[in-house]
Amino acid sequence: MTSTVPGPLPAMARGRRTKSALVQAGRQLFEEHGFSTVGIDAIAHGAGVSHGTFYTWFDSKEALLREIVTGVAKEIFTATSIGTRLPPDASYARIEAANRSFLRAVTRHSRILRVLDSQADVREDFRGLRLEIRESFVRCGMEGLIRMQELGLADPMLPPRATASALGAMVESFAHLWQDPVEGLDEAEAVDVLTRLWAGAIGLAPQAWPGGDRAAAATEALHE
Amino acid sequence: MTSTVPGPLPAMARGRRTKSALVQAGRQLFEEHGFSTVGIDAIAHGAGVSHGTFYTWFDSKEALLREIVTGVAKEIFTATSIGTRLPPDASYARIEAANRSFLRAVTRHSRILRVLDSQADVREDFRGLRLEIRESFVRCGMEGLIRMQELGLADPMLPPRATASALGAMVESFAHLWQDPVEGLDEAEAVDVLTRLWAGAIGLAPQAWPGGDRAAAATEALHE
Amino acid sequence: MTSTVPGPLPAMARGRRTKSALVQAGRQLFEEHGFSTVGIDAIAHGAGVSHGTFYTWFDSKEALLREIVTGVAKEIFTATSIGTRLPPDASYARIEAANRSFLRAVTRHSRILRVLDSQADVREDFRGLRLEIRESFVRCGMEGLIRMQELGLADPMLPPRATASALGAMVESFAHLWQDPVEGLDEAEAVDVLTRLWAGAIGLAPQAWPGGDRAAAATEALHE
Amino acid sequence: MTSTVPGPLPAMARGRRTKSALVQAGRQLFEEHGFSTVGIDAIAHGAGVSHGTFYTWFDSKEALLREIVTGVAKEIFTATSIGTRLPPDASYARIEAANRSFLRAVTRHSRILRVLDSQADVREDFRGLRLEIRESFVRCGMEGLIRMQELGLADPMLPPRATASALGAMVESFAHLWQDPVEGLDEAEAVDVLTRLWAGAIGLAPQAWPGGDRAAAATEALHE
DNA sequence: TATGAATGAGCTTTCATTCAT
DNA sequence: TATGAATGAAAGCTCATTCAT
Repeated sequence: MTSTVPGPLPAMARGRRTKSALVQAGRQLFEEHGFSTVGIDAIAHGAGVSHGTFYTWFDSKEALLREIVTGVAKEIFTATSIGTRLPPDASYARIEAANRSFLRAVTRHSRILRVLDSQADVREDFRGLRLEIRESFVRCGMEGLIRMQELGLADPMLPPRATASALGAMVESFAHLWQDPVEGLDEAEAVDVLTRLWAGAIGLAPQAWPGGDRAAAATEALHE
Repeated sequence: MTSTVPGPLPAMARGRRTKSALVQAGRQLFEEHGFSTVGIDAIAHGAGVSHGTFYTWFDSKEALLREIVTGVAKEIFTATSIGTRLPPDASYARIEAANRSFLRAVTRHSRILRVLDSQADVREDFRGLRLEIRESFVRCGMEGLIRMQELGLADPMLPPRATASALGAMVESFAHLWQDPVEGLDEAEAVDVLTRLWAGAIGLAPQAWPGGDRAAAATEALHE
Repeated sequence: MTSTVPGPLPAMARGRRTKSALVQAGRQLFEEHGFSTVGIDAIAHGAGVSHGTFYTWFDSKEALLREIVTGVAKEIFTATSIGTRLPPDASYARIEAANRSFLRAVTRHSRILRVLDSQADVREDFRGLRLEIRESFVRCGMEGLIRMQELGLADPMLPPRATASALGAMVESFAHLWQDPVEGLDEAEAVDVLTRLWAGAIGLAPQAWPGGDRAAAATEALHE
Repeated sequence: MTSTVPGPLPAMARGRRTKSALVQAGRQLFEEHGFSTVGIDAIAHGAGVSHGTFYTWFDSKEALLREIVTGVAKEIFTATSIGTRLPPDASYARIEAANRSFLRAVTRHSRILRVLDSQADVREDFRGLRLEIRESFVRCGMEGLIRMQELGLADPMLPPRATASALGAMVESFAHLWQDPVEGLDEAEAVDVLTRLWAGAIGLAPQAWPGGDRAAAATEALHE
C-alpha cells in the first residue's frame, strides 16, 4: 500500500525505520550496560546510522529513554487493567489474574525498568513516570482490597493504600529478582505462590479461596 | 586523654578526619544527586579539602562508594541478626522484631541503597554487595519459615526461599516507598501492618498470633 | 578540477587537512620542546583546531608521534636504498652516495629522530621502529663491506656487522652533531670527510679510491 | 674514627646515607624506566624513605639527575685523560688506550647517559653537561690527530675537529649499541675493531701500525 | 632530619551537542 | 534526512612541591 504512494512517503518510511532502529538499539544497549555508560555513538552505531543522525530524531539521550519507557508504561497500564475483567465476586481469581499479568509485564521489561529507576532518582520527569507505573498496579490492588473488606472477605484492620503498596512492591520486586536463575519456579508456580501470599496477607476469608480454604486451594493448585 | 597517645597519632588523626569528611560529603552528595552526577570536585569541596586530597584517601569515586556502602552493609547485617535473640517459639514476635529492625535499617539508609542499586546494574563488584545485603534478611526469613513449617505453624506448601525473597522484598520496598510522605503511617504502624501481612501470607497458625488469632492480634495492636 | 570529484570528498578533504595540520603542528612542537613537554592543547592550538578535534584523528599523543615517525622512516628507507643504483665496481662512489643520501635524510629529520630516541628508551613499539631505521643503513653498509672484502678491496679482518654498525653510527651521529653550528662544513665537505673516514676505516684498496690512492682522492676532491 | 665522635655526627652520617640512597634509587629507576616516567614517590620508596624526605636533599627531580650525571661525568673525564699517559710517539697504542678507556666508561654508564640525552634535548643546563662529556673525548682525539698530522703520520686533508667528532661519536654510539647482545664481541675485540677503524680512517701511516702495516697489525692482534 | 597529608596546576580523555555540507 | 568533522565543557586523575608536625 504505502509502496504505491509516490514521493515523500518512502522517505518518511525510511525516517520511521531510522527512528525505531534508534529506539531498539537504545533499549538494548541501556538494558545491557546502563544509561550513563552508553554513549550516543554506540546507539547510532547500533542502529546503523551515523552519529549526527541521532539528533535528527531525538533532542537528547534522555528524550530517547523517555520514548522507550513511555511505550513500556503503556503496556504495563494495559496489563494492570486486566484483572477487572473477571466478575467482582471471584476474589481469589481476580488477585491471581492481576498478579499474573503484572508479573508478566514487569518481567518482560525488567531491565529497562531498572534503568528507569536509576534515572528516576536523579531526574524529576522520570520520577513521575515511575510512580505512575507503580500507581496503576497499586490502585488496582487497593480497590480490590477495599471491596473485599466491605464484603467482609478481608482483614478490615489493614490500611488499604499501604497494604496495596507493600503487596504491589512484593510482586514487582519478585519479578526483578526472578530474572536471576536463583529461584527455580516457572511462571505458573510463581503466580501461585505470590497469589497465596497475597491472599493470606490480606486475610482472605476461607470461602474465597478456591476449594473453600487455604489447604484446599493448595490441593487444587497441585492438580492444575 | 588523646594527648597521652604517643607519636604518629596526631597526624593520623588529621588523616582520619579528612577521610571521614570525604565519606560523609560523598554520601550526602550521592544521596542528593546520584552517583554519576557528582564529581570528585564537589565531594572534595564538600569535605573542605582540595580535589587532589581525595586521591590521597581513595583510588576512585567507586572506591569511595564501596567504602560507604560497606559500612552500611555492616549495619544492616547487624540489624538482620537481631530477630534471633528472641525465644524460638515466639513466632509472631520474631517476625515482628526482624521486620522492625530491618525496616529501620533500610529506612535509615534508603537513599544510599538506591545509589548502590543503580551501580549494581553496571558494576560486578557492587552487584555482589547488593545481593549479600538482601540475602542476609532473606535467609533470616527463610530459616524462620522452615522452622515454622516444621512445627506445623506455617503453610507447608510454600517454597521457603521464594517466599522469603518475596516477603523480604516487600519489606525492603516498603521502606523505600515509605520515604515519600505518601503513606501516613508511623514506624509502629508500618511494622504492625508489615508483620500482619507477613504472618498472614505464610498462613501463620491462629495460636501463634498474639491473642490467639488474627482478630485478637488486631485488638492487641490497637491497645499497644 | 577538484569540483569534478563527486560526493564525500570535500568533507574528507577538510578532514585530511585537519589531520595533516595536526601532524605538522605536532612535529614542530615535539622538535622544539620535546615529547612529554608538549600537551594536546598546544598541538591542537598549533593546528588551529580545538583540542577535542585532536581525538577525532588520533587516539593519543603516542599515536600522533607514531604517524610522524612512520612517515620519516619511509623517507629514510628510501634514502638508504639509493646507493645501490650505482655500478657495483664503483666502491668509493657507492660509499659516497650512500653517505650523502643518509646524511641528508638524517639531517633533515634530526630533531624528530631525537624525540623518537627518547621515547624508544621507554616504549617498546618505538624501540622497534628506531632499530629498523638504523638497520636499513647498517645492512646497506654491511653488504657493501662484504662484497668489497670478497673482491679483496677491504680489510678482511673486519667483522662486517660490527664494522657497519660503528660506521653507520658515525654518520648518523655526525648528522645530529652537525645541526649545531659547531663544525663549519657544508654538505659536500661533510660527505667528503665522512666518506674518506669510512673508506680509510675499512682499508679500501688504493685502486678503489678516486685517482688511484688516498692522496689523489684528496686532490680530486679539492678540484670538484 | 667517625664512630668515636659524639653528638651531631651520627645524624649527619644518617643524612649522607639517605642522600646516597636517593641517588642510587634514582639512578636505577631512571635507567630502567626513563626520567619523566619515574615519580618522586617511586624514588623515595626505592630509597626506603618517605615522600617528603626527598625534598630535604634535592630541590627537584632535575637536581637529582644533575647530581647523578655530574658524578658520571667526572668518571668519564678521568677516563678520557688516560690516553695521554703513553709516550707521544706510540700513536696506535695511544688511540687504542683512549678507545678502551672511553668505551669502558661509556658502556658502564650507557643507560644513564641516554637519560641525560633525552633531557639535554629539552633543558639547557643538561645540554651543556652533555656537550662537555663529549667534548672531553673529542678534544683528546683532535689533539692526537693534529699531532699525527704534524708528524706526517695522518691524512693532512682531514679537518681535525670534524674528524674527531665523527670518530668520537662512532666509539660512543658503538658503546650504546653494544649493550644489546647484537654484536658478539668481547671488550678486547671491540677495542681492536674500533681502533683499526679509527687508525684506518685517519690514514695512519704504515709505520705507526703495530708490526709495520695494517696486515701485520692484524696478525699481531690475533696472537695477542 | 624525617614525615606524610595537603595542595592545585595541569594532564589526557570523553562525549553530548552543533552545524556546514 | 543523513553525515561526520568540529566543538569545548567537564570529567577523572597525576604528581611535583609545600609545610605543619
